[in-house]
Amino acid sequence: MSGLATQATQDYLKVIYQVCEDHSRASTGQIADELGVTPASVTGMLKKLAASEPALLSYRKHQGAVLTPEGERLALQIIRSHRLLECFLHDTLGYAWDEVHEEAERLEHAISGPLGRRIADLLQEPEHDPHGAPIPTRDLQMPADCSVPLDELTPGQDACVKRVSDRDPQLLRYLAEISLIPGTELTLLQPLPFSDHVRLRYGGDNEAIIISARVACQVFVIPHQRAGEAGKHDCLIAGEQLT
Amino acid sequence: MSGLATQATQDYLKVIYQVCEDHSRASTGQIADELGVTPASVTGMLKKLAASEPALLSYRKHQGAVLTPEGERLALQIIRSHRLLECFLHDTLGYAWDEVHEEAERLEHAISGPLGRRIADLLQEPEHDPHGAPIPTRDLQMPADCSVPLDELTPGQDACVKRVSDRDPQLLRYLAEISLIPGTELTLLQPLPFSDHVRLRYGGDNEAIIISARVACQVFVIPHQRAGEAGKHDCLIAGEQLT
DNA sequence: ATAATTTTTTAGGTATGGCTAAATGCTACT
DNA sequence: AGTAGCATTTAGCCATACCTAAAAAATTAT
Repeated sequence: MSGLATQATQDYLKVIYQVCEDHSRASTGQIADELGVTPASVTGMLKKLAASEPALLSYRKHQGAVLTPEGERLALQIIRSHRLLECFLHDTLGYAWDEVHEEAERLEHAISGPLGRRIADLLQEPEHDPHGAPIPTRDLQMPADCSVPLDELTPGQDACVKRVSDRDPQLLRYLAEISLIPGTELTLLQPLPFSDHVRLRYGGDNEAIIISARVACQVFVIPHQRAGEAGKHDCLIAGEQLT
Repeated sequence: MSGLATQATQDYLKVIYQVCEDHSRASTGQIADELGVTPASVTGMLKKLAASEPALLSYRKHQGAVLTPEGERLALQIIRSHRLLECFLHDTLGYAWDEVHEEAERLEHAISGPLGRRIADLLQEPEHDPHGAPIPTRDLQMPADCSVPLDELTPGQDACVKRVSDRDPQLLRYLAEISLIPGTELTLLQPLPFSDHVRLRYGGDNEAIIISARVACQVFVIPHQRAGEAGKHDCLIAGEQLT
């Protein structure tokens, strides 16, 4: 009742989990986009996953899907496998951080529970993948992530890069080049007038760096609390759910 | 024209290659047994693989299949991946030699060419998997294997264990227990009368050890040439083919 | 409120790769 | 040479998971 699940099922659960982290329900269209299939295919699959025993998600017509606790458990297993594999490929096999995602995407469906555990042991239970995304714990709790997109920071505010999106290898190479990587301390400068670009200062040299909004919204930071200011973004517990 | 191939296709090519190592053609029934599917399914699949472009095997009704050079290339890729993974799981992740086969069986379909190469680099291009089976080289040549089943040795003959079958974890645990592992030097003693068991002497102590024929035929050894005796088993080049 | 637009669902099809049952072809024996 | 027994193939079917095109529902704009 818990070991199996086709690769397609695993892929659906994974993206539904991730979509639900932002919007509380995952719509047919969003899932279709993420998986690169047509919305019609998604409708069919959602029905199947909702009707399976035990149900992996709950689905109501025209209102998308939410995972059941069982579905979420499976989703977290895949996500843990994926992120552990990314760490492993990066740390042990010397993969660049823009190469790990694609490879892990295929391997995540093939590794067994014991193999996942051995990898985690070897790496001493890492907490983040190479892009800074939190790794669900051994007992499948998703650590809280209180980061916000860089472009939502208030000008003048200091922050620390927590994680970056791992989807686009080109973006990752660019970010590595400009050293905008997890752990980087930065300050958001005043915006350019008539521009959707963002100005930052960070690193050893005192240069201001300008990045496009398309990039900025893929970089997630933890704002530093400023004295006397109520936290605009209090650390909300994300991805928690009662089981 | 060479990257893809479904998992089922890969499984078929792999077992056809292995069956053809012994018998020059692989029969429908043998393939079905190895894959755990019905002969009817095999017939259907062989037709498909023979009709594909490029053809991966040649198939004639009632006469089974042989791989084409292209099919053999793919088979050797999978076998190389499988055996590299076994080494990796064993050497780097501390798997026992009876655990590696099953895990590698799933992973072999998921790893990319580059990942295979990185693993081979990390392990410094190993020549044998943990059970002693030869690993196809980087350019997909299968190294010659001139070993013979232990039970085909002439009584009194000395030999060195080359490899053991990796199929049965229980057998592997047993062999590890009695230290009948690749590299072991041994002498075949006179057979027991009225018995299909085999008597051996090896290891530090001078004890004779008795193993059943069922075990003996799964252990492959390289006989030592005895002075004045023409080699009964000359080293034949196995698995070679012009491309 | 109604119309236009977008999203989602339904209906009907395709390709893979399995299965069973029945028919056919091979092989070995008398 | 005929036939029994085994291996193989054919025929017809099932499940998964995808697709397209058309219908229906929801959302947005007028």
